[in-house]
Amino acid sequence: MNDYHNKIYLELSELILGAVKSAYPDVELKQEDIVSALGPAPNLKMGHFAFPCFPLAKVAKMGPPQISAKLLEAIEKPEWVQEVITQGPYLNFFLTTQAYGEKVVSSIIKGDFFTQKISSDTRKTMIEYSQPNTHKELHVGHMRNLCLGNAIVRMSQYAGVEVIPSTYPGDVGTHVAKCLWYFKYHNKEQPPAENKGAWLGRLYSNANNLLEDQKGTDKEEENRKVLTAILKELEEKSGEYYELWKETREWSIALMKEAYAWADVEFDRWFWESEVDSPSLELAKEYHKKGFFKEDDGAIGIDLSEYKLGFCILIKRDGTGLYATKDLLLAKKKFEEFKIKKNIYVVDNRQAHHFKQVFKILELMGFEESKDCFHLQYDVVELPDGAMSSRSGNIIPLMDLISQMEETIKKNYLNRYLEDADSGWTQEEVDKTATMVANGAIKYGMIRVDNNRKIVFDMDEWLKLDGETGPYLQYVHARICSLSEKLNYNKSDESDWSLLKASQEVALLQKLSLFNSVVEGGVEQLKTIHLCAYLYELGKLFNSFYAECPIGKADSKELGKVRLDLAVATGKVMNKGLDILGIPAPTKM
RNA sequence: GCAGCUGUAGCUCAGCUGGAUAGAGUACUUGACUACGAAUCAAGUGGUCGCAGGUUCGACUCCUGCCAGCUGCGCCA
Repeated sequence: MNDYHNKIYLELSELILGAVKSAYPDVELKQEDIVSALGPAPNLKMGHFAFPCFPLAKVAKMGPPQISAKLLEAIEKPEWVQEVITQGPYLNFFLTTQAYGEKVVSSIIKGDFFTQKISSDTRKTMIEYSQPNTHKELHVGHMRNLCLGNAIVRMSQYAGVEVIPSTYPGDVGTHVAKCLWYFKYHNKEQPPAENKGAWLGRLYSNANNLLEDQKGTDKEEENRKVLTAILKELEEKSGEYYELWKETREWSIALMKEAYAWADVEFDRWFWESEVDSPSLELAKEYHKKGFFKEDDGAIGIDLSEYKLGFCILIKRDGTGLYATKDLLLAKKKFEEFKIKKNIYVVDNRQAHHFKQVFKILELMGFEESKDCFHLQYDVVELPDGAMSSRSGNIIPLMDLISQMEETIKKNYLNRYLEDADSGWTQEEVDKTATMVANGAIKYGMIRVDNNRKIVFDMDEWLKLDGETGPYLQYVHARICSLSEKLNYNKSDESDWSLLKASQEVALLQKLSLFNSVVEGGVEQLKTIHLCAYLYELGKLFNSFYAECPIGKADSKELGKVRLDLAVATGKVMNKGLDILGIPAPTKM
């Protein structure tokens, strides 16, 4: 408990614990419970932090307002607490700005604020995210998974969790055969010199449309035969189509790597579907021999109806495996290859049933790790006119969104710096900054809404960059960077924090103190929205402070100095917060 | 039919394990740049929290039943 990441909560809980012990000697209350009950008061007039007395009511056999009054009498107020009051059932604390300065701001500026251990559960965890298919095009729908997974990985790492990020691209299956079929028999274009992956993805879409058109005609039977032949060659790993697969697969992988570079993500392990395909079938056969599975209507699988999960097929009538078959082997591989204790899958919510089945089968197969497997689900991204589908081609390619956003940012904001010779901006800087801002806008947009809420993607809306957006946060960061540069900030040991008195200053101090607590909650719940909201509120408080409290032209030099400290600390928290959400923080924009 | 998710201001969304007067953004109406960066700030208008019951000192939050939308549910991935 002594190394708890929120020093203010830690010390307040000690105070309260002391008061409880003296007022109610018979009541047993743990310090951890006090810490988790503590929270910010609704507004700063009512208090900075509040302790609700409801949980004590039952054991103390008194009404919560009486309890808070009695605790107030018993509490020994130290110097760093300005005032303690009761508000009905709540015990509210006001802190001195001196206390915030010493316990929070200087710790942020020194940096040890960010090296606290935050998560209580730091066991080795694999987080699998991004499962794109080769031979299909990447679009904005894939970005939700990528941005969410990346943010969860970074947040967890910051919190002290040992994380192994992994990805699982689908490089085999009928979609590949369809794409190659079209490539061989119907495509008349030469593959472009660049962006072959996106071009290949469009072929897949064409293939689907053509196959759809030829359904019911005499071509249908012929097409099916060819597709089967292609799949067979791929399975046997030889022949013309296998060679074509090897070549075109690389084009798609190049596209994936481009997207990953853009998102600034790295994976410790790439699991390929082609790598688990045939071993997974062997695994299923092995367990079938043991009598673990049963045959039904020619297929082999397992009856999970006693768990209300239906029947899960693992070997089809034609002897091949399915998605679930592969996921069983993949999980086994993860457990054995990496000795992981927790296993998180970031996959959209349409797979919820699938993962319930897979986890249950793993449990029945005797893998204890199954209880620490978790499907982190999220709802999909749709277009205003319906679901995105790379099958039909109704998509917005990732690169289109990026380039449109960068253009808009340059046109509306950055290009004006080029016209002003005094600004010192170069074209190269403008381009680089536009990339960072567009990146921030897209990522923040993808992770600011709750996981299980659908996102309807409207390009025009996304191009508007007012209000609660990534660029708002980046702007705060950039503002602080230029402020500290212009005022020649250098950290000093002596600061008279008590000079900070304005409500905007107190609000900012209080908010800063809560950063690690917010991250803790996010990692526990595997959600990004709270940190997003926190950073936005922090930004708003800073901008308000900035507008109301002069720094360079403060009433006294001393006041200006502590205000600059406060600004710099805010910049550091913003920088770290953006970093663990995977959002770049430009120093000017 | 069964299961899961969603329903809060005109629109997009918060509201943490039930707790202090339902909050933001956007849109709309005002005001603030010869200024440490206006991608900003300050203020205002706007809500029977899908409906109906129940549990509780207290329900947007928990339970039950409806209504609406979305997504799954044996040989796709």
